[in-house]
Amino acid sequence: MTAPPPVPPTAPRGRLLDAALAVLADDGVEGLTLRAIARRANVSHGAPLKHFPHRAALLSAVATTGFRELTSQGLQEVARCPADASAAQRLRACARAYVAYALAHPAMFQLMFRHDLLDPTDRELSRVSLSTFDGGMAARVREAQKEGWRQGDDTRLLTGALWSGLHGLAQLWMWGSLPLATGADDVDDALEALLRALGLNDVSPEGH
Amino acid sequence: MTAPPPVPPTAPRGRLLDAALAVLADDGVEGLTLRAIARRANVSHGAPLKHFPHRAALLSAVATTGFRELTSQGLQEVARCPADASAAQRLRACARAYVAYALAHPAMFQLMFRHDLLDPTDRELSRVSLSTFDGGMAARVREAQKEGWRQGDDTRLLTGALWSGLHGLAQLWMWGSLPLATGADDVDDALEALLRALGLNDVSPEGH
DNA sequence: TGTACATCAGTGAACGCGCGTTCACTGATGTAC
DNA sequence: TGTACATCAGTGAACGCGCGTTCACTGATGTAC
Repeated sequence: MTAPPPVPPTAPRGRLLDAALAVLADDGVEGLTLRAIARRANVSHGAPLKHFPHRAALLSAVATTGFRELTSQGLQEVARCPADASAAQRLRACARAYVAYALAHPAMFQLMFRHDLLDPTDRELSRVSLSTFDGGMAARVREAQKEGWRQGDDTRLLTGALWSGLHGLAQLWMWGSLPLATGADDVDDALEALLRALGLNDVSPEGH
Repeated sequence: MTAPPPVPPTAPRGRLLDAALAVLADDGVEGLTLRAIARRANVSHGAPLKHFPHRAALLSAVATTGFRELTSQGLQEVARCPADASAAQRLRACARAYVAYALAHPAMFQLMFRHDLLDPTDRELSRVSLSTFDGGMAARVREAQKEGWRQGDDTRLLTGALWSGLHGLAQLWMWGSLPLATGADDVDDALEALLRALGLNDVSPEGH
């Protein structure tokens, strides 16, 4: 019931977003200026403002892309689980995908949570970032709970706890704090420790 | 055995740091420019560079203060526990202090982890930030383990898992993502959910 | 007690930079009649 | 088929800004002899 996209995929707006993604990957959040994006897109430096009212709007569109990728990467990893995988195993796959995405796209991950750079009135960004939480993660938590993991706990709060752990893990790992502090040289070790601490490896594969 | 401070506490360096703390609290990380700090300290805008070789050095000194405050607030909260408190209760107090500090000093907390703004060669900053981890937190985790909490788990990895959870919780709460996603309107609810998920409320007060 | 020098803390002008944004304007394309 | 107008995408010059940093210089304080 939503309006179909009235513009072709190679519309200038899309080309600007592609350019922004390239700049972000190459030069990080600090390099993501309107002028750098315009240079990358081979247009004059004023051109981006014909398609986005201000810088924050463009960066918000980029961040929206990030949340979409993050969600879909989570869903893909879950779908890749064997058919007889337990709900806990699926949740673990989703959790791993979250961290993997952050480490694979560190600059994007930073941007996605740099609220000072984003447009707080961007409805689409709010919608998509929220759906990463309760579309991608909360549903899997609920399934794992049906299977016996922390049954009785409030699902949303439990999802928030897991999300916090994954988010902090990704951030601290990227910053080098965790490798330094824990002595771990592989992020999977740290992630396994987190999931184990949450009791997420103790659930037997066969249901309740 | 370390050299005693050779400068009085009201030395210009200290006055600049105080000014920086005030600017940070008022205007956030983005407002923390050398010129703003100089204005706050009532000196000319070039003066700070007489005491810090560059901006990153000054911001690193500010962040170092933050880590010191964070550690000492954690220790204080632990010390405030009743004498017969269990190790798990002490750890919970430490955890609560971590989150409380972040929420009480959001701009400082952001700065402390904005590695792009800090001086990576600042030894004191590295030292103090690391000691927040393994002085403040790991010791308490180890005690709780002796009492039965997740006995046998690697202490440093377990501490890292807890730290990740607290860090992510603080960040996501400050950004408004967690209240929105979980529906919680009090950060203590989210924190309790995290500690419970980590099994940190199930340890009986009387030892092993 | 006096002299010479060094260090400390700070001044204020200047440099050069990249930034977001504005503005008047240009062609090209689309649409109405 | 032709005409008039509107919209779209982009140009390029310009504005004004605050920034980090440099530089030559100034007093005041400290130290050596």
